[in-house]
Amino acid sequence: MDTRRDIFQAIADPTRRAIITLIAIQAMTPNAIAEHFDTTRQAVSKHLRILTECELVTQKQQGREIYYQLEINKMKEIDKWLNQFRKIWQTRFDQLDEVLATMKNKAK
Amino acid sequence: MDTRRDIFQAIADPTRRAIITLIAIQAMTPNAIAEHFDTTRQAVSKHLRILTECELVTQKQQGREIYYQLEINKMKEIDKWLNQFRKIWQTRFDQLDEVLATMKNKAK
DNA sequence: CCATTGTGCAAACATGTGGTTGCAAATATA
DNA sequence: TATATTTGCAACCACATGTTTGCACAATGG
Repeated sequence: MDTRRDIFQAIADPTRRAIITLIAIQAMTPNAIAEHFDTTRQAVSKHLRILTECELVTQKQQGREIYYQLEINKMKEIDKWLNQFRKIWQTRFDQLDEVLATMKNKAK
Repeated sequence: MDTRRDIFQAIADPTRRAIITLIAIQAMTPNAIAEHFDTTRQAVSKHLRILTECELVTQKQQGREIYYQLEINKMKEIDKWLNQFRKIWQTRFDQLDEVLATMKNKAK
């Protein structure tokens, strides 16, 4: 429980990914979020804690309600990690282009 | 162990992410991979099994050696999942642009 | 043929994870 | 003030996870 949180571990759970998608559009309270799932409010609350710990989600108190909001910029970290592979699949695509071009030339 | 594998769960483990990065450049044998980490070959082997189960990695037998290779196309699934959020952070950026434009006009 | 090398698989273990139940604190409402 | 609502936190539980150790099997080399 006291483990240092990590964004990749946070999105590993399908329920948490669903929560992320849900509150991406608009901030929601734990109760409202829990209504969308087949678990208890406390379970959702735990997920929100994990998401908050790795700063994927922020809270906004409004009276006795707490609205949870997706920190969209944090999602870019995943995108950033993907960049190294994006370079590779781009290169492979270029290589394929080259192969196709060579084949075309040979066909002439 | 017989759990249905999921790409998001696969990349949740930091060692597995490191393995992915390592073999992204070129295919490697389990022994060669294990040399890069502070664990046993068997632990790496288990990680490779998980990565194979969710089709992030493929094997290529060569004599008694088995080369593990990253299935780069599978990585695009993460990219695809990110797309929904990319739209949002693009929109927010556009909205910011609009705000800035309005401020500029008012300054005139 | 026999020893070595590269590998996967199974068992055992400590720890992490997601879930539930129960309770306490704070805010809103009568 | 008394009650209801919204929420977080702690304890507990079954199960998943990552690691190690030990073993089996196939391919290579003497």
